Amino acid sequence: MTMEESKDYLDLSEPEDEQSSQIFEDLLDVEPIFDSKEVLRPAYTPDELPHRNSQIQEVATVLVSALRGDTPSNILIYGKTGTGKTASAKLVSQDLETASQKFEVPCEVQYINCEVVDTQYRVLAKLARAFGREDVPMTGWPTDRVYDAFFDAVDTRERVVVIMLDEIDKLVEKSGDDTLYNLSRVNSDLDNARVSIIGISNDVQFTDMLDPRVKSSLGEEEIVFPPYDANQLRDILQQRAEMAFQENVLEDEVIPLCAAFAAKEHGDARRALDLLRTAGEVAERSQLEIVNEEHVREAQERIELNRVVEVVRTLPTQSKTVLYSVIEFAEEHSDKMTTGEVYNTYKRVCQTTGMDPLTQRRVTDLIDELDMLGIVNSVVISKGRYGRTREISLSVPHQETKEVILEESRLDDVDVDTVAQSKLNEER
DNA sequence: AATCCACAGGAAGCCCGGGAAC
DNA sequence: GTTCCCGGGCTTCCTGTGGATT
Repeated sequence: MTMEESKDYLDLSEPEDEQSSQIFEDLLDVEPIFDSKEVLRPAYTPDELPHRNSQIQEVATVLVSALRGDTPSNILIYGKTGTGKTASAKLVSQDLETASQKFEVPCEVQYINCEVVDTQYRVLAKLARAFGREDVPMTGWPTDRVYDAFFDAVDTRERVVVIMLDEIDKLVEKSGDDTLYNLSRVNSDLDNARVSIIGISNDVQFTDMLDPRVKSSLGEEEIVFPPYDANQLRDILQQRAEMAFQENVLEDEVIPLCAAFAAKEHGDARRALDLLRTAGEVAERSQLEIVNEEHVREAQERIELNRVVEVVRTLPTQSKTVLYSVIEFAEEHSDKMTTGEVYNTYKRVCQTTGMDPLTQRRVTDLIDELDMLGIVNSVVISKGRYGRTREISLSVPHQETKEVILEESRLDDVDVDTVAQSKLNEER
C-alpha cells in the first residue's frame, strides 16, 4: 500500500477527500435529483447520529478523563455492520480532539482499520509514523524495534493518545493478540504520554480468542450497538435525505420503504442508505425528477442482483458447474429438482466440457454451500417410498446468472483449462 | 407394522499448497 | 533451505431416516 492510501485510514482530522470530489461537485450541482450524493455514502460521517445518543454518551463519558489528563479506560464496541459503530466513535474522537485544544493536555486519536492494516508490524509501523517516526519502513525491521520506535515517538511529550482499532476482530483473527497485549501494557512503561484503546468489532465472540489478561484490560468498558429498527432507520434516512436530495424529489413512501427493506436485513443503516441512493440513481437514469416507490423496489432488486453477480463470479469452478447444472435442469425440466437429478445433469455437463466429475457426496456439500449463499434453495424432504432427498430450486434469475457463469470462467473453456492444468501437473 | 427408496450427512483419511518453525 | 504442521477440498465408506407403499 502506498503512503497516500494509508493516510486516509489514519487521519481523522482531515476532511473527506476534498480535492478529488471537487471535480465532480460541479456536476452534482446540476443534477435535478441529488444535491450531494456523498452524504449517502458509507464514508460520510454526519454531525449527528440519530438514536445513538446513549452510546455516544457512554463513549464520551469514558473518554472525558482524557481531558483531565488521566488515562481513559479501554473501550470495546460491539455491533453488527451498519449500526453506526465507526461513525459514532469517529464523531466522539473528533469532538475530543477539538475539545482538548482548550486544555493543557492534548489528545490525539489515531484511527486504524485492521482489515487493511492487519499485522502487528503494520499497526505499529503505522502508529510510529503517525507520531513522527517517518523513518520506519513499511517492512523490514524486527517487530520489537518498530515497537520501540513507536514507544519513543509517543513518549516525546505529555499527551493522551487514543488508538482506535476498527474491525479489531480481523486483526486478532489474522495475527493473534500479541499486538493488543503489547499495546495494552504500554502505559506501564510510558513516562509522559498515556495510551488508551478503542476496539471496534462486528463479532461479539471474538474476545474468546484473546488471552484473558488482554481480554480484561481491553474490555474495561464494553458498549453494544444494537441494530436499528425500521423507525430509527427512517429517521436516519430522513436526516440524510434532506442533505442529499433536492427539495421535494422524494415521494412520501420512499423513505419508509427503504427503512422497511433495510430493517428486514438486520437493521443495517449502510444498506438503507445504499438503497436510497440507488433508488435516486434509478430515477435519475430514467430522466425523472421524482423518486417514487417503484424506484426503491427496482433499487432493491438491483442491489440484490449485484450481490448475486458478485457471489457467482467469485465461485470456484466446481461450484459454478454445479450451479450451471441446476440452471440447465430448471430450463429443461422443472424448477424443482432432487439431488440425484442435479447430479446426473452435472455429470453430463462435466462430460461435455471434459472436466473430472466430483462424487455425489461432494456435490451435495456444494449444493449446501450454494444454499447458504442464497443462490439456490434446498430443503430436505421425504418422498416416502421414493426416498429422502433435497428439493432444490434456483432462487436467482436464470438468465443473468447463466450469463455470469459463462462470461468469466466460461464453461466452454474449462476444457482448455483442465488440459493446461493436467499438463502442468505432468511437468512436476 | 414392515419395508424400502434415495438420498442425508457423519467419520476417517488422502492429497496438496502455504505458512511457521527449525 | 528443510521440515513440519495445518486446513481445505475431496473421496470412500458408512449409518440413518420420513413416510408412501405393501
